[in-house]
Amino acid sequence: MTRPKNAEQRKARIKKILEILDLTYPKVTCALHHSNTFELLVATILSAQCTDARVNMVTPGLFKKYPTIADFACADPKRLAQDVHSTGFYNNKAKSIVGAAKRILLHFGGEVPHTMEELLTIPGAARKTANVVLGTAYGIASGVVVDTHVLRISQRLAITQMSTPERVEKVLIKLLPQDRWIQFSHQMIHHGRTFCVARKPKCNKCPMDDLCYAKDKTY
DNA sequence: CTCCCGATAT
DNA sequence: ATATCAGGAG
Repeated sequence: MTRPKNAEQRKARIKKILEILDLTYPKVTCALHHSNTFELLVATILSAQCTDARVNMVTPGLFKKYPTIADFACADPKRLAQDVHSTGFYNNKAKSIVGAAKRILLHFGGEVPHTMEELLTIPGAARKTANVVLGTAYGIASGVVVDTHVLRISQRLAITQMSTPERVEKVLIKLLPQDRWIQFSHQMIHHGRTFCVARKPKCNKCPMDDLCYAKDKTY
């Protein structure tokens, strides 16, 4: 498998990748359990450097204990930290969640904002989290979610060799039609959790093995 | 750049 | 023992 050299080859490659993703994962969506937009924001903040499976073990009890945004805003960060302890980075995450709840109540009328610019002012939310919330909750394609999975798979598939999430997102935004940004993100993340895992990728079962530059390589 | 950090697979 | 997990802030 040779690396794509020009824009034309990249686009042709992306087209095939999209076809396979749609055939393999026709109906994937956000795997983080939530029943409203604020819960999605909390779950996404908790998902930093943590598996979605672990987040989904914590959130049911958490949302029962803190049913409203006001409950999170009034929470004692120390106590909240204990409630989210198993997701790691618990002090930072608890502080972010309390700060996010306060800011949404005070500055956004109790509603999670609908724009990237506004979401970026919320503690614990940067581009990745904002893209998840806007795309999943509001159906707004503000960008492509570039997490550790999307970054890794983009490199393995030789979509780009860029090493930072920001640069990879710029490349993907240029290559993908906007109406596919959200679905592509969820499909890639699902693929990264199931086949194209970091350590021992299941290349022999991968639906995109013919397109992969990194097939049977471990790096 | 460093720090935050527990749970899990290898 | 070590790498990795739906990152973000200082």
